[in-house]
Amino acid sequence: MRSDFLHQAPKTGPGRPRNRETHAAILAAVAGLLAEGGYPAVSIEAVAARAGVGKQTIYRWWPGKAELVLEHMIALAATMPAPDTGDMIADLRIFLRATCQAWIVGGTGAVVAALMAEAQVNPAFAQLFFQHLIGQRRAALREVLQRGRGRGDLSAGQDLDLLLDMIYGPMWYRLLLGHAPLDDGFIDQLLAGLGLVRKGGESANTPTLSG
Amino acid sequence: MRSDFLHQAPKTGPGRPRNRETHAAILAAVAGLLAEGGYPAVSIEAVAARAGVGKQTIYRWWPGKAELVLEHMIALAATMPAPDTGDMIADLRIFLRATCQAWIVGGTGAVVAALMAEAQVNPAFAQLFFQHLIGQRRAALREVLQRGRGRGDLSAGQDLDLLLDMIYGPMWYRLLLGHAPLDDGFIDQLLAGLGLVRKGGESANTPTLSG
Amino acid sequence: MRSDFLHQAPKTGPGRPRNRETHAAILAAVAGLLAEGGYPAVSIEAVAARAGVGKQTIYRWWPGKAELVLEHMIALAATMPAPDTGDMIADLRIFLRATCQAWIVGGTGAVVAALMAEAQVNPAFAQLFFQHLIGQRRAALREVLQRGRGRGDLSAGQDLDLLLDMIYGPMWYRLLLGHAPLDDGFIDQLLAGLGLVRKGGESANTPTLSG
Amino acid sequence: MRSDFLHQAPKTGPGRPRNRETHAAILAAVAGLLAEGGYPAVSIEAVAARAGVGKQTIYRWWPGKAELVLEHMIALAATMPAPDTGDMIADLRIFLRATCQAWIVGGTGAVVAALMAEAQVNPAFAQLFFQHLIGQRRAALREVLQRGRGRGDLSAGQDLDLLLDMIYGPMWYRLLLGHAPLDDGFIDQLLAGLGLVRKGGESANTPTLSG
DNA sequence: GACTAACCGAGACGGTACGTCCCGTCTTAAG
DNA sequence: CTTAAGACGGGACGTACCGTCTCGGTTAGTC
Repeated sequence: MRSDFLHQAPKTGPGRPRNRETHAAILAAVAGLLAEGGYPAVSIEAVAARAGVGKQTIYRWWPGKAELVLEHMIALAATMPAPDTGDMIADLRIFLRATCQAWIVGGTGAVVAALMAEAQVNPAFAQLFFQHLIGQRRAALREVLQRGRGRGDLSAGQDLDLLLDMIYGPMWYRLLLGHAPLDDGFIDQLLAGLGLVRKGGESANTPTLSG
Repeated sequence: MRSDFLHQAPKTGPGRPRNRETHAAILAAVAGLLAEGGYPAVSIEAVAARAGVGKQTIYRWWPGKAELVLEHMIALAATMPAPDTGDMIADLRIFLRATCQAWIVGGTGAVVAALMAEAQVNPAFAQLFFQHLIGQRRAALREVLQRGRGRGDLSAGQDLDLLLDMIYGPMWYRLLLGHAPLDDGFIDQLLAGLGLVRKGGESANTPTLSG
Repeated sequence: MRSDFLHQAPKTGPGRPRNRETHAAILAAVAGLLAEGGYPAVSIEAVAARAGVGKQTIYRWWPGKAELVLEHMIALAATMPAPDTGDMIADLRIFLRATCQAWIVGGTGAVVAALMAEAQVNPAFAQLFFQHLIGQRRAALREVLQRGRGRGDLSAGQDLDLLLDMIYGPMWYRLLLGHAPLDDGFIDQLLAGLGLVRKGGESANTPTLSG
Repeated sequence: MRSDFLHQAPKTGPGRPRNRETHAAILAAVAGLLAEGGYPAVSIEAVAARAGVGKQTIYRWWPGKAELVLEHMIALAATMPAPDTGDMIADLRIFLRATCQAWIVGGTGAVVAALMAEAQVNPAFAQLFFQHLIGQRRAALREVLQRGRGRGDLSAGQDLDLLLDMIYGPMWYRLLLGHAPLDDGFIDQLLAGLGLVRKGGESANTPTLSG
């Protein structure tokens, strides 16, 4: 019944049907609070007050504030386009640069980091977070890689899941630590370090044993 | 005055000197609470009660519960040995496997993840966390790499900071997500993916462009 | 339309007629909840859930939970017989002992006390409570007294309303305080204290000025 | 530790001592809310807000709002003087008239009625209510009667507890029902009905068997 | 040896948010 | 048009911790 972003059947039986406007008002309040004070500014009480809604109405549909924010982030993530230029390397550049842009410029980085934190402590939420947000991003990136493999841009034996970890891993690491930039140069260095460079190109930074 | 793990001068003037046993009791209480209920079980009130200590005594020395836990983790991390076998690849394997062991088997993974979360939201703490815990681990790993570079196991032009990100990144990513194991095989795959294999070895999973 | 125990006209117009079984189910639910947890256990939501009825159905016929409980108590009170032995003192004894029995043994005392409380705060309910429950009991007792006066057991000038207060007052007082028993002996003492003893009897406890 | 009106020792051990002003502010807030909206206007949240106090501070010292109001009423009741004119009948008149005055004119009647209600439902509170408020009033009235008995105004065999019930009972009954006035005339009728009239006086309303 | 300063336990305090209960109103589909 | 179901805005509950603030009572150094 709960967790609206699971697209559960919109109810069919008797009883007053769910008010879609209320639902929208709640998510709008979440968006506003995130914009103003980030994740820590989001509290069920603040959302209820800002949305002009009873707290119970929120608890009826979401288990807690993490899921509330998650639904908002899922909606945002769904707007990110998946590039398909015919060139895997180019697609990767576009895709990953857009991700970093959203994190740093769009300000979503701090929010997903906070959700990641919540997931460490709340197993039920971790399930939803990984499945619906992380999983969605991984699937999108995997599609780019898979398309590349189909065109022969990637060796057939390549373990895609490992590769996903080796791409997203350093990106998340920099997001969380903030010790180094998440800019276009970083993406290029990252891809180069993984050997993902255009045919015939040079990858000076590729780590190799000497000689 | 604050943040005991910064090794501030132990004070000389008049007045009752600091009680070292009290300090130890507080950290012991933190350890106990972490063991029983993880990071969320740690609260200043719970620590004070368990240590038989006034809350003010805690606030006198630490800004909050995150720093309290951080000091405990720093003490743990300090016990991890830095291998030096003369073979960089072997050293890396030993070092990284030990790290994963501590996270997964030792149960510290969830705690550092929670600290990482706290750092997202608390800039003052982030400073300490990155400098004293993350920084210490990065320095240790960098030393292994640097030693390798000195012996010619690594090309001179290699950007060590980038390499650190590309090693620690995927490890942290798996720690936080828990979607795939952090075992010995993963470490080998990771190093292979970065081209960090013994001279003459095969790295079947290295991503390369076809042909 | 409201307050079913007011015997309002049972409706004649078009539309689905009122369901008598629903009405009974609601009162049965009230009775069950009273038995299990007393007055505080009765809530509109609990009654609706237990009766398998919509809350609106309850609100359509009763203004609130107090009236709901009141109707239940009225039904109970209606079963109490009015004695008529030909001897006023005997009638009083029978009547008042039965009242105390219902309160203490029957467990209705706590409920009427709670209704009395509700009446202090809710004037609309007070009106109904006094008229239909208190009033009914007063009328029954007054009839006993009046019959006695008709037979000459009571002086013609006696103020019956005052007498009612002086009989019911101490009884309610003991019910509410619970500091002393509401047993047969108390009834005898009470009547004796009011001079209501059989002709020629002794009333040792009658308070009189000395001499 | 709790229930301040029990005059518990004001704490001796270590720790910040209780703030008397806070205590006074809370009771003042209770008084204000009672004056403005009666017992139903008193809620822990409202008291805390009006007194500028945390809710926990209230719960630290009182179990709930009933005890809070009780303490206020005890303070009020303590101000009622006990008459001692040398004439028991006169004393009774003064005492009981003052009681009714406080109830009706002073507006305390509704409050004590509400407390009586709470006591029906909350045994722990009932204990306190009966002991500290009801008990105090009964003791005061008993003293008047006892003094009278000492002077011979009352027969030695009179059961004082019964007499207290027969005086307070009708008064409370009228307070709670509100069906008849609680005025000076009522007090006179009541005392007359109990045979408590001045030597040589007439008590027309004394119920007696005819003849 | 008295003074002084800081430490320490205990715990009161104002405050924020939690998650729950129930209120009385409303809005639907089914009968 | 009634009914069961149940969503909704709202108010209050009692709890958990937060970080600050007194207290009384140590426990050193310095004068």
